[in-house]
Parts: sequence; structure tokens; C-alpha cells
Amino acid sequence: MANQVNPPRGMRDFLPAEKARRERLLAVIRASYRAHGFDEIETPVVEDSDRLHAGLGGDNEKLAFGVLKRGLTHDDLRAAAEPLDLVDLGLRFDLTVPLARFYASHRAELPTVFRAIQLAPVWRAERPQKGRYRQFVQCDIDIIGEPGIRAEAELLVATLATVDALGLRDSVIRVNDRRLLVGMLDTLGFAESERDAVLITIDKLDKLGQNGVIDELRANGSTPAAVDALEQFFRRPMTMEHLPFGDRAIRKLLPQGADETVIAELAALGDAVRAARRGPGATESEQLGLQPELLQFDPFLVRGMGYYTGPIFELSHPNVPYSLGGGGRYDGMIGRFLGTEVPATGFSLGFERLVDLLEAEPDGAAAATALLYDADVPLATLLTLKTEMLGGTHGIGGGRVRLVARPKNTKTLLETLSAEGFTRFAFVDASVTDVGDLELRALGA
RNA sequence: GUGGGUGUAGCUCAGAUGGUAGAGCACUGGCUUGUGGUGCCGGUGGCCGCGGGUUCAAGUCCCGUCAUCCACCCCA
Repeated sequence: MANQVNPPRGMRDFLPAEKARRERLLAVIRASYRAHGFDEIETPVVEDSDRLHAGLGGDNEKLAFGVLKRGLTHDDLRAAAEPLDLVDLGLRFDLTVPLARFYASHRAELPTVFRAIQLAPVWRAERPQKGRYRQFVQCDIDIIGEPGIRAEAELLVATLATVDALGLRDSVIRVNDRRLLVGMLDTLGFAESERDAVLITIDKLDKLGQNGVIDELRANGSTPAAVDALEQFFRRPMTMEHLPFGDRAIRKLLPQGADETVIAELAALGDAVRAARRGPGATESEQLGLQPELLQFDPFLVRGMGYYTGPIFELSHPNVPYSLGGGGRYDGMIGRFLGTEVPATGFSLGFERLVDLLEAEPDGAAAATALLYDADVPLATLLTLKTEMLGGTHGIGGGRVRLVARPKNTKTLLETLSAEGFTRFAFVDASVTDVGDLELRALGA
């Protein structure tokens, strides 16, 4: 019934089974990232509003939840020129801006190259939809202090390993570089002033198609000659041969005159990641056909965040229309907070989207026993049984025991318990006095 | 921010053309059964999302509003 006890719009309560499942998946992600040499940190859920609205969050800034200043008066309200004047804090809309502040604040205590894990909720005041929530968990890894593709390679290998560990098949990471994107627009003849708008339209390529993108650019009044050039580029003759992520694949998909340095970087990145995925000892021919292409160069991958400066990534899966994660290099951001430029790059997994996509797996945890007791069994007996089964008074041996009053209809109860991960049960009537009297039965799924 | 669908018991849902509400499951009482969880009879539980309008009469029609889902926008 729709009433006033629902959680806030776009935010969710999690029942025990779902909460347990989320925690299991989170544990997999945490363990995988830690194994790759990253360290987990935590920052406050709110940041200074000024910092959130420093122009680094792109459109997300408009979606930030603000926190009103405490003790506002009517005079304050009247004196405010705009709503943000009444706000001094805001809920973070991503984990990258807080990380940049964190690094700027604690740089002296951190290693020269810092590898961070953040598994935490963020908030955006968007209209909720499938795969989109107003409060959602992001799983970020970032490498701060490493300027070269060494960092990107580590990020991608760790991310792919984590995706594997989660049991997600068929996902692909699309790769591009902000510098190639900008270079392409320049080559085609777009003015710098229209760059952002053009990129937003190009980003819709997978939805609108090539003709749709051209139409929208024309409708928006983009430089006609440049749009013509783009259309011609779309229509260029292309061989359909499949090329692995590397020098040839990148060149094939770019206009003439693209930045050679960037191409070389991306090609090296692809080679390194492929080598790591293949593992030691295996030859390329041995793995051909076994190892699907996990990286894919996409010259039209844009990513919304304005702060990206170099290689950018997006994790996609054929079963869902939205991305499962993304990231890229944001070399300028920390300098905004610290004064000194510090290179940084990161990758963020969309936890909610992974949870929604992954099949629910049974809880492989230790035995859990439910004792269904009759009303006439003394409380002391029940508590003693429970304590004994747990192997002592501390009861942290790994097993679980729950006391449940036996209802008239046990069928539903047993199904519920099974769904909660209980593996066995026993009836407890007044004749039971110690554990030896219990007749334990398996609780089938 | 824009557009569309939905909103009836704890849950899943019925309620053609307007006549003050039903089922299954869940919960619960009795008997039966006597413990992998039966059968029979009964019971609790509904401002039919909320507000307004039309009408003798609205769950049913109209308007508004809120919630939710979906599609845009944008994004994890």
C-alpha cells in the first residue's frame, strides 16, 4: 500500500537475503582489489558545497543534494541571490572529487604512488529508473602519482580480474582517449567553443546511430563543414576484419593525422593488458579463441565527466543498455585542490548495476540451524541448546542457530528459513533436554 | 526537467458498460493429523494512494497531487 513508510524516492531498503548477497559481492570486489595492491580508504559522505560545485563534476553537479546551513533566518533567505547561497555542504555525487581532496589533505602520509579502493554510496538527485538510483554504491580504484599508462594497465587488469571473480561473463571494456577525441574534432573542423556540445551528441552514437548523430548536430547548428566531414568519415570504406586492440585497430578507426604519441600509448596499454590476461607461458595462438577480446577501442567513447584528460574507459555488457562502470585519467583535478599537479587515473564499478545483473548465488556460508520449539519448552532449555550448539558461550565458531516458535503451518516457515540460508532444522518439544535429543534434518533448497 | 503505464487486504492480483469490495497465499482459532509440514470449518485484516469535482450513487468517470515503474535527458 502506498503510504508514508516508503524509503525516500530512488533509495532502497534491503531485506536480509538481499543485504547478505550484497555483502558477499562487496567482499569479492574488496578482496580482488586488495590482492592487486590497492588499499581501502573512507571519506565523509558530505563535502564542502563549493568543492562539489567547482566545475569538475560536469552535469552531476546539478544533481548534487545540498545541505542547508544550520540556523538560517528569514533574513538569510531574503538575502540569498541563489539557492546555493543557503547551502554549505553537499552529498558527494561521485568518489573521485572526495578522493582528490583526501589526497591533497593527506599526501604526506601516503606512498608516492597511491592505490586507493573506495566502496561507498554516492547520491544523485536523478529521476529513478531501471539501473538508476538516487543512492547507489560505487566501487572505485584509483592510482594517484603515476603519470604513464603503467597506471591504466594496472587499473584495467585489476578491474578485469574483479569482473571475472564476480562471475560476470561477456563484458567488454571500451577504451578511448580524451586527446584523440579532441584531436578528431579539430581535424574535422569543429570549433573549440562547440566541442562539449558536439561530444554530448557523439556520445549518443550507440542510441541514435550515425545518421541520428549527424541530424542532431545539424539541428544544433554545429559548423556545417565539420558535420559534413564527420558524415564522410562515418561513410568511409572499411574492411570488416577483426583486429585485436592495438596499433592497427586504433589507426583503422581514426581519421588521418591523429596524435602518434597517444596511439602508441594506447597500443602499449592494450599489449600489456593482453599479455597479463594471457598469463605466463601461454602463447598467443594457444589462447586465440579461448580468450575473448576484453578491450575494444572506441573512437566515439566520450564519458560525461569534464575532468578527464587522457585515456578513458567504460565497462559494458550485452545484456544491459547502460554501462556497468567507467573511468579515466584526470590529471588536472588534484592540482585544483593541492596547488601542485599530481597525475591520477581511476576506474569505478557500478555496484548496483552489477548486483542487478548477476545471478543470485546461494550463500556458501557455514551451517545454520533453526530450532522450531513448542510453546511448552522451557526458555532455559532453549538457550542452553543454542549455546551448546554454538560450541560455547562466545558463539562465534562460524555456525548460526536461531530459535523460532513453531507455527501451525511449518511449510512456509521452512521455505523462508531456507531462503535465508539456513541449512538444517530440528523440532524441539518438551521431551528434549539436551543436544543429544535433537533430530537434525537437512533443509533443502 | 520532459513523456507514458500503474497505484484495491501483509504479498500476488480479480473487480465490462458507475449501485458503498473479492480470490489465492500469509497470519490466526477449533477439530483432524501427529511432525518434510494433512484435511475440514471459522477468524483477524481494506480512508479501493491522497485531495477535489460530476452524480441520487464513484474502486469504477473528470481534474489535481503524491508514489512507483518505463522511456527520454544524463549517467554507475
